[in-house]
Amino acid sequence: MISRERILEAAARVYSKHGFRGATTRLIAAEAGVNEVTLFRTFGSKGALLEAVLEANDEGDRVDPLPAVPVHPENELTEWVSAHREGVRVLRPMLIHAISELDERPEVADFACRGRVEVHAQLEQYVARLQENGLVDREADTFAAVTMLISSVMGDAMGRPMSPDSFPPDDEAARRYVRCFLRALGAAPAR
Amino acid sequence: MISRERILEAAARVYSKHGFRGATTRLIAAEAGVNEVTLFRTFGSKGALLEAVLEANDEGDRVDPLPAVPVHPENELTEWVSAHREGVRVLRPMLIHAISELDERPEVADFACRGRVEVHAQLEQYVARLQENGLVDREADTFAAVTMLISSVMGDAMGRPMSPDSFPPDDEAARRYVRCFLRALGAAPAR
DNA sequence: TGTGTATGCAAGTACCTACTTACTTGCCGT
DNA sequence: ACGGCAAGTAAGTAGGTACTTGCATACACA
Repeated sequence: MISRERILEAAARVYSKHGFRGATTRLIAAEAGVNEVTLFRTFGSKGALLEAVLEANDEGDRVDPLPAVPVHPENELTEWVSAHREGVRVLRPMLIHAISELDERPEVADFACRGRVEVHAQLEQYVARLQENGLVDREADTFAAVTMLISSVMGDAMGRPMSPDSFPPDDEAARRYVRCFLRALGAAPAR
Repeated sequence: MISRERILEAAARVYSKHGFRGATTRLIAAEAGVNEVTLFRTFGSKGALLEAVLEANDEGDRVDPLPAVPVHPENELTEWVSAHREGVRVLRPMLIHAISELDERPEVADFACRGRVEVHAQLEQYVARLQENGLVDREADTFAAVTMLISSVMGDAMGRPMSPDSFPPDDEAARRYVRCFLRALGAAPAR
């Protein structure tokens, strides 16, 4: 039963490179070093295999949540943003193909969306806690700011490989996004 | 020679829906109401046709530039952001497929990147003008802020169809992004 | 009236696709 | 030594793909 794992990993690689249509069963079997027939015996069909792949990679974006009680927002957010950006970065090829195939394979919608809405919710709650502690300007548009920070994280992870000059240097980006974010919130500077 | 246009438009629609592999010459010919052979006689090959499609849609993102001398930044930026978001929105399906096929069809890289870098440059110059006029806080990280606003515009156009709840209402989004952006810059409120 | 030029139509080529069937091989526990 | 089971092998099915060829048709212009 070791074949199952090898096929799943190979299929993930091939799917990430070529998308569903391009990920032929022959390619996957060859990449796994396994006979093509084994693939069908194990998963039944190409569609079922790819569903299994997405499910196996679904939990790949888990990241330490933001602290329940904010102590040093800039540092806490910077670490959290870095981690999520890295998470999106490794899922990027699979995400891109999943999104581009949404029309033809609606069963991947979940995989494509869940990441964003979960992350958005986490950040929103954290900002609410900041707000309770009086660390956020009353006039600030927290929802829009949260949306912008999430879009920045996703946009960085997705767009940097294509046009690196549109982004701050890789090692500074997270902190600089967070600082802009906190300024937009009118957050008091760290103590 | 009217066929050429009809084929180009049909190919754009089919490619937007199904991507390169899914955009079969039969589908395109049928959508154009044209014989499949005409397609090959006119463009030579499927690859050449799709290149022509991307070239034809390359200039689709042109938008009125930001004013040379800023008068009312919030309004000017809001209008500009709205226009660009709309531009990305109509190109979205084609962009997504182009990006997902970058590995296999590197000739689309240009189409996939140009939009972002041009828009980024436009906004950067405008912010520089704001800065010259003393409308921006000296400590502000203008580059990161620009990156974030662009990411927000792209992220909105690309992500809203998938998870609408992660974004402000459609008719408010542009202005709210811009306000956060200006706050991040420490820009003086509009006169 | 004739002549090019764009298009349609029917058929065919060579190849790739997911998936199946029937049979063989090799290993593992008893 | 033997039975069971995962895996390999070879071959085939039915259909789709880009692309070609040969021929018929219709309209445009001279």
